[in-house]
Amino acid sequence: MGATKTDHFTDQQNTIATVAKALGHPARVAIMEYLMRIDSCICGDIVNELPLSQPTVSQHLKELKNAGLIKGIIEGTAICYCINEETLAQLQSYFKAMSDHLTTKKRNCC
Amino acid sequence: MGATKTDHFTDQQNTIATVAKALGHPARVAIMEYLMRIDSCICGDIVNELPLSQPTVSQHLKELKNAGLIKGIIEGTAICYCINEETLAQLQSYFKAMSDHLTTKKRNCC
DNA sequence: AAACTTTATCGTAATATTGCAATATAATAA
DNA sequence: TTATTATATTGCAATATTACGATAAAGTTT
Repeated sequence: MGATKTDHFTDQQNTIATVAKALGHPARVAIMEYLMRIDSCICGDIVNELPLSQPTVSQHLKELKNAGLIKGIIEGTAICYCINEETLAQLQSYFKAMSDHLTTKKRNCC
Repeated sequence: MGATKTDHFTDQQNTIATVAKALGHPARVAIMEYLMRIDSCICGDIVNELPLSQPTVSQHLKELKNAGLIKGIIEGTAICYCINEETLAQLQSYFKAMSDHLTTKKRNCC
């Protein structure tokens, strides 16, 4: 096998999994942090920030984009990347709901 | 290749990536949601909850455990699984910090 | 003890991911 | 037009993931 059985799960479960998966690589976490750190979107030097080759970085950017975590707008020769706040907010609220639920309800073991 | 270059990134970046990766599969998201829904840890029927075979579920549980997202305690014949609140709280605060930063700072494009 | 229950591990096949060199594409500059 | 610059795509090798049947391990029950 090797193919994920997405059709057996809910849309939300698949969405969360897709976004989480995109963040499941340190290079992509580093890209997100870099985009957050520079408070401008005029990028184009992401490759220099990472210890990876240009094709590899390009591929990681593509995955973040496919997951909806970043946006990319062509700006002359360069491409202007920035974080998609909506997706991040969605992820944040998902984990907040989970975290809140856990601290509220008192479980009887562990 | 195929091996992730974890040594080039910070510990935090690797940690977040590891936890996110563990949540990067709908079955594992479903497991987390199920553990959250039943407010008890007396589990043992996780396999019946998922459309996957017992060995596959066992493997997914192992990955969640390795990532520190769940805890498992032997309870007679069955095993009692429950969410590791600490890890989830950590993840939640990471995304909250990111989300907060984004809404505070106003970027000049996108 | 033997049978049963529950979960883990092994082995294996199918598929996905990671990484990069080489090359292509596209826009700008000379 | 011909460079130059910036990013994407292709192709490929190495490795990881996903899934499950078969089997093992460990406790419980009869």
